Parts: sequence; C-alpha cells; structure tokens
Amino acid sequence: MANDYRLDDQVGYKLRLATQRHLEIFSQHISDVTPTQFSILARLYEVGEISQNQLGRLVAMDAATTKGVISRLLEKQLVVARVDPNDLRRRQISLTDAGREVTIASIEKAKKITAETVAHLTERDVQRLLALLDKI
Amino acid sequence: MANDYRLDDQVGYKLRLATQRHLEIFSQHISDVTPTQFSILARLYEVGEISQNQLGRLVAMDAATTKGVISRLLEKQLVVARVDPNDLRRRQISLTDAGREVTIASIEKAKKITAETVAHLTERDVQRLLALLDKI
DNA sequence: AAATAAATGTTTGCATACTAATGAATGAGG
DNA sequence: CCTCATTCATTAGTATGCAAACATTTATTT
Repeated sequence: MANDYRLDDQVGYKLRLATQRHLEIFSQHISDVTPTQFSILARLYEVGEISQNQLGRLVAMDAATTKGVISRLLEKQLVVARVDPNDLRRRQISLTDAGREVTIASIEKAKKITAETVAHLTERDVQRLLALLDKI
Repeated sequence: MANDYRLDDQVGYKLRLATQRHLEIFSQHISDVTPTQFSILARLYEVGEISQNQLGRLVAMDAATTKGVISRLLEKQLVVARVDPNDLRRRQISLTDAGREVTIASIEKAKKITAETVAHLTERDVQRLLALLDKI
C-alpha cells in the first residue's frame, strides 16, 4: 500500500527541512561567504596549505564542486593557489591574510549559528543528534 | 578562540553529510525521478489537484524552484497543468496516469530507501532522530 | 624504456535552491 | 467603480552538487 506512506515522516524529508532552517540561520549571521565556502575556509584554517582535491575530500566535496568553490574564493581573494613544484598536477591552496581574518571572524559567528540552530534542544539532545547523524 | 572550533562537530556539517548519504542511497534505488521530484509527486498523490505555488509550499519549496521541478515533471508527462478557470493566475497541477504509477512504485522503493538510510539505527533511535530534527 | 594504471584538475550538462525583479490577475476598501 | 496591496507564476542571476568525459602528470608494471 502506498497509502501508509507519509512524506512528512521520512528521514530524507526532515533532513531537508532541518538543513533549510540551518541555512537560513547561517545567511542571517554570515553574508560575505556561503556555508560551503565557509566549510572550505574553516578546514583550510585547520590544516594549512593543501592541494585543492585533498581539501575537497576533507570537506566531503566533489572535485568539480570544489573547483567552483575555490574559484569564487580566489575571486574574493580569500585564498591563493600555486602549482606544486613537486607535482605539477596539484594546486596548493592556502588562506590569504584577508582570508584568515574572515575565517576567524566567521568561526565566532558560526558558533552562534550552531547554537541558534539547536536552540530548542538540550545539550544532551544535541550530543544525541550528532551521534545519530553520524550513524547514517 | 577559533582553535576550539571543530568543523566535524557542527550540526550543519553533519546535516550535509547525512543528506549526502541519503541522496546517494536514493539514487541507487530510484533513477527515473530525483528526490525533489519525488517529494512533489508524493505530495500530489496525497492531496490531489492543487495549484503550483500551494504544492510548492506543501513540500517547503521556493516558487522559483517549484517551477523548475514542475517543468521537468511536465516534460516527463508525469503531471499535467491547467489554468484554474476561477483564478487565471493559478496553474492547477495533477498527476497523470503514468505519474500515478511512477509515484506508487516509487513510494514502495522509498520505504526501502528510508529503511536503508537508518539501517544502523534502532527503531527507537529513528523516532528520536525524527523528533530531534523536528525541533530544529 | 614502454605500456599501463592511477591521481589531479577542468569542463560540460543537468538538477536543485534562493533572491530579486517583473507582469498578470485578484480581492479588499474607500 | 477604482486604487492598492496581495497572490501567482515567471525570469534572471548566483551558488551548490553530481556524473561523465577529458588532458596532464605521476606512479607502476612489464
């Protein structure tokens, strides 16, 4: 029977709604970079100079997607790229000074974003949610 | 301090990863329509004929996004549109016979998709996850 | 060394997804 | 009846996100 299927009760649907809500909160706090761009910046801040593809993998992004994100960050002069002399296929990506500033400032805002996203949850609920999402 | 921020522990990041995983499972089971298109079809199956914008709202989609999705469903002849005689602004959308067939078949597959997505969770965990996502 | 395989990055095509702006149609209130 | 705000749908622009095909470079095998 297809009649006992309720779209509203499906994990995928609720995931989309939760993501939607989170993205809305994000854009209210951070407007100079997108969530995806922020992921790249935050990871870059953690690991330092790294190749474009490797960086993409560290944020679970497709190579094609990563290319686009990096291009836009290059335009904004938040990152720089240089060809790796040891491996001419690779583009080493790193933060510019401006990029580091934006990243640090954004991280502080990101903490607020996370807090606001889970504002209706207790600390224990948040930990539970993170653990459950991990298992998916 | 920006050093105590771990991207991997953020709700938004984990939401993206979970969604990614779910979409992958989806595409493995259903290839004739996308997840978004399926949402529209499933809702349309629930409520019957309805205006395009209203339908979009029922699946939490932007009017612009809805337009694109409906266009592609029209091309596939899974839905039909007719101008509402009582309100010439409105396009009433409904399932075609083929659309109804695809929807019913997809719903059965969707149950498997949901099951596979939460395969690593107990029934109680699933209910907990849905409740937590609701609170976001 | 030559052939093969693998990794890296680019490009194209398709499908969301949102914002902002536009135009057509409707309905409410004066 | 007329104006005006609202609703509905469309369009343009920007940004993911994935698949597939491709060139370049590097690594491996024979």
